Amino acid sequence: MTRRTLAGPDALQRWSVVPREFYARDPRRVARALLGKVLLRRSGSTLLAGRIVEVEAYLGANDLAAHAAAGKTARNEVLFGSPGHAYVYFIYGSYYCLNVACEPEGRAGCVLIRALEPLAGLRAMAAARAVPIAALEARPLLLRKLTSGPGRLCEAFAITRAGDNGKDLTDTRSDLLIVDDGSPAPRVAVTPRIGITKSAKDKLRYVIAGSSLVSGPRKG
DNA sequence: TTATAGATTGCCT
DNA sequence: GGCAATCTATAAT
Repeated sequence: MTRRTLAGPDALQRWSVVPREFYARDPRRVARALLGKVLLRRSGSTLLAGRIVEVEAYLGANDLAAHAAAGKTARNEVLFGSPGHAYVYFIYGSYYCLNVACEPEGRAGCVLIRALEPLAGLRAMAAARAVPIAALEARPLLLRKLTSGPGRLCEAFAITRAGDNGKDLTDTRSDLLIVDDGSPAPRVAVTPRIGITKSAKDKLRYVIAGSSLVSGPRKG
């Protein structure tokens, strides 16, 4: 597999946290702008990092597929709070999904993080996902098994509702945050969202064009 | 390579 | 009680 430079604490200093104002607008614009940004997880001495390559926008009250459409509940209250906070929910009895709250406080749009390109901490991710390192080195395509899919990336980053729901992703002291590493804005493709039944034809899924690490069946 | 079903928990009606 | 913003294994082509 390709050798990747491990991002140490010094690399972290070159990165800037994505500020709260970034999230305080229409989820469709936030979704597009989040592509290419980097999700960071610090757990003890281990640093996990992944570039965001696939997201979906959920629009709040007017979007029947959004959790917020039915109004504020104990489950989704983070969506109605301050932008830039993590909304983590449990789905299908087994998996967690990570969202970022958007829109100004009081409005409930969000962006679902659907796939990452692993940048640092691959061994820890592989261990969390029960993927043997030896297999990864032999077949680089197995990288997709680490973080291609909302349930997968949460498992790789050890993200849970109990541990991470409501966390501020714009706080540099947080152990879960989103940063800009200065890489240029990628070319973006837009498609319908995945895994929903309501409003299924709306084109609100954004992917980095040509990335081999987006979720779903391979198309090339 | 694509298509199907099954697992399994918490939230909402 | 029903269903869900998923993933995996297994089967069929």
